[in-house]
Amino acid sequence: MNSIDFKKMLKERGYKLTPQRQAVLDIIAKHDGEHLSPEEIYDLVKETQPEIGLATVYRTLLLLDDMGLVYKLNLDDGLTRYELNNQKEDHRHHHLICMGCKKIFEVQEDLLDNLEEQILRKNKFKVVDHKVKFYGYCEDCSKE
Amino acid sequence: MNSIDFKKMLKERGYKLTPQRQAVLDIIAKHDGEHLSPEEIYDLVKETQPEIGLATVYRTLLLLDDMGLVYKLNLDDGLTRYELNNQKEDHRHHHLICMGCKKIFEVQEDLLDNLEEQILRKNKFKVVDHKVKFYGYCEDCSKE
DNA sequence: GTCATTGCAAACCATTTGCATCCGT
DNA sequence: ACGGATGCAAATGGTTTGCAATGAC
Repeated sequence: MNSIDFKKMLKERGYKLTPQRQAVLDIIAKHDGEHLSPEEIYDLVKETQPEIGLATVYRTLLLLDDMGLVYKLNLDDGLTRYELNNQKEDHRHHHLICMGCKKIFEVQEDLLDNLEEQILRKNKFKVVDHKVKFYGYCEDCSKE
Repeated sequence: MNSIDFKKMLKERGYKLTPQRQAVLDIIAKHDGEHLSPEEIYDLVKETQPEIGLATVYRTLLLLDDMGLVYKLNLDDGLTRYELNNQKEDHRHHHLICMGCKKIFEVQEDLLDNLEEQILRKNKFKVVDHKVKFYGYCEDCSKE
């Protein structure tokens, strides 16, 4: 996402492009594949924008989530975490949480289409998104 | 779950059966199908145990979750919610969150077995549980 | 009697909010 | 210049914790 598109998207919604908003988005984009907490994002943004406030980070994350640029995660560690909402993926990827070492893995497959069709047929409920977490044991932790 | 079994399960883990613990479990069992918050459970338990403290409710919920008697939910309303972990179901049911009216619906189907097998094969990750939420629009809200 | 459990109040901590100032447009 | 955005500090609110008293076994 370059600044031009971002600015346009913001403008459509009546928002302004500020250095703080750009910086937060940049950091999340730069750390694609990671799951950053607001505090971590704050610390990273401060490296280039030392004067930014934590509240602004929170407000920006809310905005980015609303705009669908960012995806909010709850990985059961007591913090909210965010990752870039990568438009290139056909479907959302899922997270595997290892109950042994607590590491997070990702699965690119998203085979919930059948299930979502069934839900539409049987429950007359039109699914537009889902959040899925799998709990279990990774290869290393399975061996013990 | 009757008191005898509950007491036995607690004993196995070195815990004692107290009236507070029994009361919390009873309330959750009595409200099977609902999604109660700690505060709501506290209020309901207080009807029969007026002296109970909220901290005890929290501690008991942690315990019941550990023991697998209760299932912790996050339905995106800012509160943690709990429901009875019904042993009678073959699989866990899933929740549908209507983005229109915010109502919660349930699907009994749990067709994630294929997916979990694939995850085991491709990622060598042994799934033992999952949490799934579907977001969309219920029948009424789809009409608009 | 012993040791886990409880109730209370205080502490915690992530997140939100009020408000004066600042700044993008 | 206008109105949205920011930074700061204070407030919020769910959850956890310390501790003395209580109660299950």
